[in-house]
Amino acid sequence: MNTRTALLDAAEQALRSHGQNGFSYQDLSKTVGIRTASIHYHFPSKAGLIVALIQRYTADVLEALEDLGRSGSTAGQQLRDFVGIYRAALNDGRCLCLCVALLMAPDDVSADGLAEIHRFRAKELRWLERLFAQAQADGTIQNPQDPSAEAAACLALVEGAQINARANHDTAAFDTAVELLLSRTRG
Amino acid sequence: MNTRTALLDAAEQALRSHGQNGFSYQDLSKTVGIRTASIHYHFPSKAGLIVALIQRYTADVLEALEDLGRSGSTAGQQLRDFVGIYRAALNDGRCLCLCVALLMAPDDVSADGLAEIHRFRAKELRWLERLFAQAQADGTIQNPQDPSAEAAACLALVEGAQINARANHDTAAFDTAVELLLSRTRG
DNA sequence: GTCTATATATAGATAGAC
DNA sequence: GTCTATCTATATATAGAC
Repeated sequence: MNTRTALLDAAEQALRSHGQNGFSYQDLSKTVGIRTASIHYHFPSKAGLIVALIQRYTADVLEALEDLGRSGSTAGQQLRDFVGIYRAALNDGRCLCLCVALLMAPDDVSADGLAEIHRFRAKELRWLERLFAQAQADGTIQNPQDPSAEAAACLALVEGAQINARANHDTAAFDTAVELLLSRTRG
Repeated sequence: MNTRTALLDAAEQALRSHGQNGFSYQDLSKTVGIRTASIHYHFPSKAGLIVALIQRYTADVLEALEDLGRSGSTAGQQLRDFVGIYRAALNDGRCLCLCVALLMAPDDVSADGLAEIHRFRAKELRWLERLFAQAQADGTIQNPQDPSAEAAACLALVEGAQINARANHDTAAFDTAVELLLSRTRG
């Protein structure tokens, strides 16, 4: 196992659980098994580590969404899959989406990091808009409204649902919050 | 002006902007104009300060909701007012609801503080359930579903909308996210 | 690449003078 | 109630040996 990858994995888990200011090189040191000075060899600054983390995470999520878009599934099925991605990210109510976790303290994120996050969220919104436009055509989401309003509401809902779930360390709170949205899907 | 109140005000603003770990007694010292040792006279520990903050904040919000409930307004109007409270709390896209800001790092909140937050959120959900039950009777919210599912979705949505707004330091992002919900209100 | 040792900054908190 | 002075812990980060 690559040390750099192990560090990124440990940092991602810690950041999504405790926020950017909620973990230190000391914590990573214990998890990965090397001294803090050695971590600085791989990632000279914590800000740089976090930018690397954002790049890896957003690339993975965007690839998953592109795969979904190419799957040929109905809009309703893609919406269920999209919600499922955010549900799985919860990790039994302990974690948030990396970008949401970072946006809890936006002033502590480097300018580079923030720019990456904004690019990611803009792409995510465009993906959702395309989804709700498809829904107007295939009819697999009940009572479809303006795609851009639907997309913004959908993203805010799943992010709020994550916060609710982690507040109780309970995935069920997530399910309750998205129940209404999912009940609109047909086929 | 009471020093204790000035400290609470400064701490609330700082916490809602930067999170629990994003402000220090040093910061409060600069804002209020007394030394950090003097702050410890009013609030011996930071954890105690935060519990006091939660108590003041949740009491204020719950009182506002009770006033709304007694106002005799339609369910649609009360929902618009409810969303308006979360919108006003944004403070031009710089702040979150205190409890949401704290739930970003739940492990750093004292057991007392967490208990207060959970009590508050449970009451808020009950208030919303009552609202959506009223909507089924007075018909001022379109297409009403199960009140408890509506309540959970509504709370998650406004909280997610706050995060979206602060990500861009822009209240418009909040408005976009809640547009669909508000468009369901009639009269 | 990883280590020990260390530098530097800042955090929350306490003692005791005024 | 507020101050100066200080304690202790922890943070990010660097220098230089191995």
